[in-house]
Amino acid sequence: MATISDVATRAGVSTATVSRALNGKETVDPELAGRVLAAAEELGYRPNGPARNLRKQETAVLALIISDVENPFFTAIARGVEDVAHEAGYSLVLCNSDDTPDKEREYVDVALQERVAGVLLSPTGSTGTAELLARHSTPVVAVDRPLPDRASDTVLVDNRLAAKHATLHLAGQGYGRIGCLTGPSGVPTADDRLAGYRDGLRAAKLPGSTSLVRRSSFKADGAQQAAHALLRQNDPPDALLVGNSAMAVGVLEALAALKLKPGRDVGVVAFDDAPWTTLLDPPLSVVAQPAYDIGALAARLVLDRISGDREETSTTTLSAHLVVRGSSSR
Amino acid sequence: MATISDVATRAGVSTATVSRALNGKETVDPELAGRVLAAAEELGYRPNGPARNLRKQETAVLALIISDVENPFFTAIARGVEDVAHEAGYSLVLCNSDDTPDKEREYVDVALQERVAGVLLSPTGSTGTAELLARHSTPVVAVDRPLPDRASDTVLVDNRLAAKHATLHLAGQGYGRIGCLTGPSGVPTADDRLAGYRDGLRAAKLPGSTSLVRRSSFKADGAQQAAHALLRQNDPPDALLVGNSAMAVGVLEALAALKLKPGRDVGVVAFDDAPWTTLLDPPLSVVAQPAYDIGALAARLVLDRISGDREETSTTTLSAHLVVRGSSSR
DNA sequence: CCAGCGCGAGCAATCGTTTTCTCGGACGCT
DNA sequence: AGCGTCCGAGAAAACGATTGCTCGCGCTGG
Repeated sequence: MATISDVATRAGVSTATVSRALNGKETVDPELAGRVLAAAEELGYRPNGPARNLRKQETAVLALIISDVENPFFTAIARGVEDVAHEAGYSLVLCNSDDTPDKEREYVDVALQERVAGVLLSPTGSTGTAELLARHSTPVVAVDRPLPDRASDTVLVDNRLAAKHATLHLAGQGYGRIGCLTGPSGVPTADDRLAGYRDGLRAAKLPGSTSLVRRSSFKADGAQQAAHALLRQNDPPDALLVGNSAMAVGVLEALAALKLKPGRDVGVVAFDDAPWTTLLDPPLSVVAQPAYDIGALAARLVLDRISGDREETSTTTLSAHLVVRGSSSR
Repeated sequence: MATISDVATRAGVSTATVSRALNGKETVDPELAGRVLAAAEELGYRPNGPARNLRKQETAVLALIISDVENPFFTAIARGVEDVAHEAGYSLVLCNSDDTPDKEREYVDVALQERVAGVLLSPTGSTGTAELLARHSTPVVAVDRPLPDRASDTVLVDNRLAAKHATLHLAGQGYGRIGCLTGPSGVPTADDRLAGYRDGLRAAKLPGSTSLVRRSSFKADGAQQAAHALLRQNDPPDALLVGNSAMAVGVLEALAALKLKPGRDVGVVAFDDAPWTTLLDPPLSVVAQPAYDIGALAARLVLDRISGDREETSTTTLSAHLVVRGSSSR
């Protein structure tokens, strides 16, 4: 593959001039620049990225470490990040941590090795990785969940408030025993949604009970089992606040299996809007999160920090909004 | 950030020895190796990726260029690729081409610049990019769609056959005017599905008609309009073969708006299985594609080619299978 | 007319690794 | 004991770009 000195030879100039010409520096004679451009074109020259990165001590690459791209919420974030990154001439490397600290740690390690310009991280909650990044002074933005020590820019959704609103809404619709199905303990989003749910119960003057709360993975099958158990117990809930859209699938399957109809028999509100929620009968009420915007904003933050524009760390909390549909009213 | 010579100094050896020790070469005294490891640990040393890549003239990075990660089919592919890549110690850079030749071209350019080890490409169909990659002899695997000149490894789904089966199935259920909603002309998957549909009509001895076929983008809203038009015309179809799951959402919305019930009034089969299809009433019949496997296989192919294990180009066609549910029987 | 200045281009250093080559020492064999 | 061999470690040369510094040339102003 052609190198810069091949181009230099062919254009009859030095490599320094080739470099300057191709990088659009003003200090090069237009005629020479023309020769250089032509030579580069003829040879199909592409500058060697690693060499350039080594010399410039910087790369135009961001790392995005999320739990799973197959989760539509994270997919939308990824898309938002990628759009902004690409716009700014950056590339994006994708990492699925599966919410395991080990994989997260591993990916942070390669990000560090490759000297990526910045990291967008949806942290598992393990403390080591944040410290690792700080030690190498790589810009980080926490996405969807805060870093344990809170020492970074952060883009969050107000899960707690949204969960409270959703719970109040269910209460307002006349559901008196509202249950909650959320994600694993320790995952901040899961805990926040649970806390918001409790806020809502309190505000609605409804009694809470641990028997109305279940945790499972943020997946369909775990949620299905949990919902099944919840609904078959004595004094079952008459409404459910569900942690995300994958879990909603499981919950709705459980309801169907028990011949319970959403809305009429059991009120349902789930986190995450999805295109298919309107197709159901009744359509599913949801808490819509601005996932794409989260990604886009996070990318902008990390780019700003890379260019050194900002100093103090910021925390931005975007709000989710409740979309009321048929599954939460009788 | 600590460099290899910092480690060398601290361990009291040369950089060559540090390099050998850290890369697990046999020819280094265990005692020295121990000192090196300790020094590296104490300094929090991470080898400089760009420098190493420059010297070794290779990177452990794959590029995945697809039309859109927000499309669940491609999301699953991405996940398959990432899992296999990560397993092999490779990173993945994600590129959304939006099916535009310009963006595709642009991403191929950065892939070339960064000297990625291999490219996984779901081609838009423009001829320039394949040639570009060939010229720089970067391994490529075409995913989901063939490259125009067919000169690369390719992993496909037998869309045509699957579409034929689906059409025959609808015919067998007694639908006599089967329509087809597929993607833009020129996109091979869209064209193949249309061809398979025609095969199916022929095999079922049903008359075809251009008035039964519509094309739209592979998105929900385009499909909704197309479906609406199709169903409001004279002699509307009594069944529809739909190009992917996003389009299915649009189609089902159109049906609902027209008060037509899937299955009973209009038979529906859509490409792409999705977790929510079973929640509908009636549940949606689909053609399930092994998306994750496509990605995983493609990644393995490109890794093999990188390591030089294989010579001749191969084309693998995976088969999709029809999942019959309520929306295609009355 | 000459000194000085500015501008444009080339020389060469540099980024941090890996790897080839070389060299010295130790060991074994005769 | 002397010579050859082998092994392990260091010196130094890459890899391919960017960039500070220098140098030559032409022009301008004193």
